[in-house]
Amino acid sequence: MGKCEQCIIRQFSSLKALNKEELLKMAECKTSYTIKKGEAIFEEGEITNGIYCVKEGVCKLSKLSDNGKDQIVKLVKPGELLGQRSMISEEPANLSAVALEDMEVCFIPKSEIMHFFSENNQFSMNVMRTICDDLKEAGDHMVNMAQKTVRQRLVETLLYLEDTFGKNEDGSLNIQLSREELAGMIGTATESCIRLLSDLNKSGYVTLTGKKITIVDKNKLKRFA
Amino acid sequence: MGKCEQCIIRQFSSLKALNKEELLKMAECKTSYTIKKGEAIFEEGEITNGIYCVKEGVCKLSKLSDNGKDQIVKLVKPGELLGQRSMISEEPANLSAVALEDMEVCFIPKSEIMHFFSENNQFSMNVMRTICDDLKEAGDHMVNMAQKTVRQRLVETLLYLEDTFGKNEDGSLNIQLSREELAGMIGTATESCIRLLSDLNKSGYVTLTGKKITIVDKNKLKRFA
DNA sequence: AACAAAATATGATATTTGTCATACAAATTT
DNA sequence: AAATTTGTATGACAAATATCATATTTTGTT
Repeated sequence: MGKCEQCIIRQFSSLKALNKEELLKMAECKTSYTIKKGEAIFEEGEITNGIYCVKEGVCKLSKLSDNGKDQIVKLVKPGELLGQRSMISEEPANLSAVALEDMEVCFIPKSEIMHFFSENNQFSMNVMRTICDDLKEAGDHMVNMAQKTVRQRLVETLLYLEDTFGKNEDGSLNIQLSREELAGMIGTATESCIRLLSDLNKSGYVTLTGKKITIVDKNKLKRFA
Repeated sequence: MGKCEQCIIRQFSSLKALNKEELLKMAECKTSYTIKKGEAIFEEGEITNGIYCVKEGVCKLSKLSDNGKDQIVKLVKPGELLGQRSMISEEPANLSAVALEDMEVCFIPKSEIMHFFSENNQFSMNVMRTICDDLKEAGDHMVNMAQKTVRQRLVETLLYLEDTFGKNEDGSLNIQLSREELAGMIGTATESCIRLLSDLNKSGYVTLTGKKITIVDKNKLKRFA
């Protein structure tokens, strides 16, 4: 069993407020999981009864819409917590969490977290602040979905992906998303996403090599959006 | 100065967790405001330094998009708190709050709320749960914006408005929204909104009398969406 | 009551986006 | 290596939506 005390990633999440004693207690009741790319950590409607701390790898949080398409609501990276929302609301998960890369996550049972809530005020405030940040993001995202064109959303998403997940040595986006997933992020049909990418390629804003996407000139692309 | 102890509306918000002593303290430092229809409680970018408790009247939370249109993110009704998000994140308001009806609100300074956070765990949990509910709503809303047609969103919004704010004796929607505001809720051009309403009218789903909108058959409309 | 201003309505048209069909490429399996 | 499946790309077309112009109605003001 890994020691939470020595886990670096913890420092980047709300869990950084926990003291030595609390970390020891957490190490005892946590469960570590390895998730392969494509596997789900939890699915929409599932009761999770705890939260996951992402130690390694990125996952998508998505929701299946009535029209059969999977809308990606958020990407979650190492250091972030998963499933806080439904745990606090005492509801089944509203979103599915599926690994985009091989992942390592730790599950911490609800009872433990609730105990921290009542004993450690700083921890509560950290969690609250994280959820507030998510809420702001969600609001902004919503406005973009409602008011911007698919092209604008595509461009902004590409810039976001480079900023957030960085690029490979060849300059291409580090994070591996299929065209379908990219379409699911920007809220459009897969074909439309492919077509617009193709346009951006022809206009010299991006380069497409296989499924790799490279932003040629970030600032030029930013101005375009 | 009104007594918070005797305020009924408080019972419907997170504030219901406060004890007698806390309520007396709050009554001393709160400020009551009357807001006329159309006036702002706060605007995007403003620093609020506290939260508002809505005692009477409904307001819209909206954000100005780059294209110059105002997207309505949420409607807030009596019993709800306003400005919690930015207060907790310690950021300027991300959204503007503008009264759709004459309102009565009470302002509670940040220092007071932060004190409740540290002393009253039930209150903290209530606030956290409210924000979590908002986050779920925002996610669902986002998926709808991204995946549903304008027509579907209009129909669902009309049903939501009737369910949430009720109807007048004549059966029309109680809440008074201009066509522009309704368009701002569903995320479309005002003309498109008017046109689709007109279609719904011609097809017998709704009746339009001046700016009043009446849903003829709720279930029929629901099936249509 | 008369006027001005704002909101609602509708037509014409352009643009955006989705859908279906099909081709091509890449990855995976046999 | 061949075959199958899956993902990417593109064309043709239809549908949805935005935009601009212009009535018409309603509301507020003098």
